[in-house]
Amino acid sequence: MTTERKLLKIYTTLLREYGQRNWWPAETSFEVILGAILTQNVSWKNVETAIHNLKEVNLLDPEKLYRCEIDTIAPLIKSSRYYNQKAKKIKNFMDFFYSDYHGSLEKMSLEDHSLLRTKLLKIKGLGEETVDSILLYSCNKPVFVVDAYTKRIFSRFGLIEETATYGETQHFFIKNLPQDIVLFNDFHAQIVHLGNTICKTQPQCNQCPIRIIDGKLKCRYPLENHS
DNA sequence: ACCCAGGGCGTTG
DNA sequence: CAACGCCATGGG
Repeated sequence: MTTERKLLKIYTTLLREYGQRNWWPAETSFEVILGAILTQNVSWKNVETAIHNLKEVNLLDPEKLYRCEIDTIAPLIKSSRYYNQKAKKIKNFMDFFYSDYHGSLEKMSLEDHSLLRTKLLKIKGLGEETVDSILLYSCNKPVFVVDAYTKRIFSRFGLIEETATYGETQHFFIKNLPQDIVLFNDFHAQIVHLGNTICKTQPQCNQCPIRIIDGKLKCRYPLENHS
């Protein structure tokens, strides 16, 4: 069985088990960016509170957020942990967003995706996962997002090394999957859902619809076309 | 009281 | 390039 078939079988199983996750949880593409920064190393629940607070005072509007002081933002996003740093990160992004794209997500999304990735990575406070989340879920670019769950779960499946870097893990998925943006979108969402529910820290999860038995991949559902 | 959550950066060895 | 410390909330 090729690696590509294994990955698709895993994805098919997750899709059957949990249904389309239709990510990212946000009302606008701009909100996706804020969420991507705010969710760094914190549970999504904490981010929801922060986003809610920003919304209350109309700061989900890019123009207003851009003109806002860091000291105004920080207390509103307190629930997101590391709130002082994150307020700065948001500000750093907004400065870039306005200086390079006049605050237009449409313009930013027209940028060549590998160039945009390079530019976003230069913003202090935005690392690979945050940038790739923005590229995929806000700008609609075909990049595969890797997070702690991805490494944990897929190294447990024996498909990647435990010590695999972000880049190595990402390359593994890109190389072994059809370059389908909808697939990239939902696959990552499924992985997070799996990580959030039954595959937390246990070495073996009894409820998992995907198992490794004698080194072989056993899925609850067969491979099927997802188109 | 503990533990950990959808990271990233700066500093050291 | 590791392996750390730092940031510093909230829910289980």
